[in-house]
Amino acid sequence: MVKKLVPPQATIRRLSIYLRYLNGLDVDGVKVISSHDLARRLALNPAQVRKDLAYFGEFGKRGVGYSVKKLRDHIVKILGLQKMRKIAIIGAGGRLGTALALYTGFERRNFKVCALFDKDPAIVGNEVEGIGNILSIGDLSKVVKEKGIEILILTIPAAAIKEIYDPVMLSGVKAVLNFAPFKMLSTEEVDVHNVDLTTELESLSYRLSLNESGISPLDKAPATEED
Amino acid sequence: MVKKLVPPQATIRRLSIYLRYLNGLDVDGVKVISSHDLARRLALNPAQVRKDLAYFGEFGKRGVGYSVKKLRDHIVKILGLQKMRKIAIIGAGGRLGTALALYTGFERRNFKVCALFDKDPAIVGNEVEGIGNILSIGDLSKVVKEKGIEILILTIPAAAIKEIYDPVMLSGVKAVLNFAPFKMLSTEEVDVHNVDLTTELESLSYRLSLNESGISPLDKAPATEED
DNA sequence: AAAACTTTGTGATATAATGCTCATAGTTAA
DNA sequence: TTAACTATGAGCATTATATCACAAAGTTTT
Repeated sequence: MVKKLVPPQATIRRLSIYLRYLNGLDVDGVKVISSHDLARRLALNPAQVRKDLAYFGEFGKRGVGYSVKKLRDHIVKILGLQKMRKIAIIGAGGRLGTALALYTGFERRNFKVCALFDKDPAIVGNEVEGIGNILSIGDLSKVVKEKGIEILILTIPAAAIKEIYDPVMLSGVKAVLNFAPFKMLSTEEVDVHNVDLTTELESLSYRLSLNESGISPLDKAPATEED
Repeated sequence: MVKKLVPPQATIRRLSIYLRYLNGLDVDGVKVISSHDLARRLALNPAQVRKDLAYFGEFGKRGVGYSVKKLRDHIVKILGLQKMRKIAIIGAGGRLGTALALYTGFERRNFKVCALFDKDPAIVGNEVEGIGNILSIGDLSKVVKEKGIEILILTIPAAAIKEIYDPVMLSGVKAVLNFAPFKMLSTEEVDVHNVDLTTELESLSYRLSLNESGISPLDKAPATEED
């Protein structure tokens, strides 16, 4: 217990996956799970599961495994999910923005959509059930401060970036989840994470065309699943 | 020019990003770009850009850089985007499904939404403008074959997985883009890629709480910790 | 046409992530 | 209470990915 280096980003993402699976186990009344079972279910290596967890402490019991409830609570703490995170959506008038604004799954994980913004004056002022009126980008900075919003979700079209970029980066928000089709860079102040639907489809396309040319994209054994 | 190993998945994803940026450059009338400029714009290392491209051939000209048009065309070929890919959406009645069904950006990149499915009998038969009626999951396999659909996008709620899994995996489709909040595993026949919105938010949350505890997520300093 | 630049492509090197192995701690059964 | 199991945690090996650094190729300047 001396070193404990910075965990890889991949570890953090897996923790989130573990967490969801543990929640399911808890609902099903499962009390304890081993790294082996967890790994098998998620198509990972058991050693990797243990290593992921060991970055943050010793949560397991030798000869037994991990307590589902305890491990879940630890991961909640590690990911900072015990505290509710307020988010706002920019581009709330668009289809993706609307879908995310009305998605109920976030609250279950302790994220709350507190405000909606759009640059289109035609829809500013429209009420969205359960959240409030769509606000103008001009009020972004003010509202972020007033409401204590920590995360912005961007669902704007590519063309809108020019006028949105500065207001977003200067809004006082700490993190941005960007769905817009351009890469936004993180700065000292704002941690940007880009999710690009087109890129996801295009990687699939690459693998499809590999197959077409007769080369398997999966050079490793396929992930098998039973249960 | 002897070895040419399998390019990492990360390279493929970056190619997609390069492609979009190159399209923008072309529209702006830029003829040539160097790895250095490309890298700077996308916050990457120039050597990485060159290596990414070198996996697939020698596209650059020393002392000059890369021809924007030529490089773009090469990447289109590498990613298999010259051929139109037909996709279908399962869970078309949900908000995310609807948003994706009506999203016009896919066609611009040569993906076409050709069919919509939902398990809810109440909405099966409803017409969606520009695509057609919402179909029953029971017809999935038939329609996939008839229309030559290659990719399925899953936007179903977690609870629906039990009844959707087998029909999807046996539909004859080659790839799945799964937005549902559970991890689906790839098989020999079906290449699954999972995109998990909650995981994205939770990684951001982790980094927010790192900041709160005074440690920068960008630091490389070891984080010693006990419990 | 030679010298001074520029930029690619790649071998060598560094860093990071994953997987293997086993001593150790804990449990269960006799 | 001892022996046979089980599963963690951690050191080490391996693999994968990213970066450095430079020779080779091409361009521009003098």
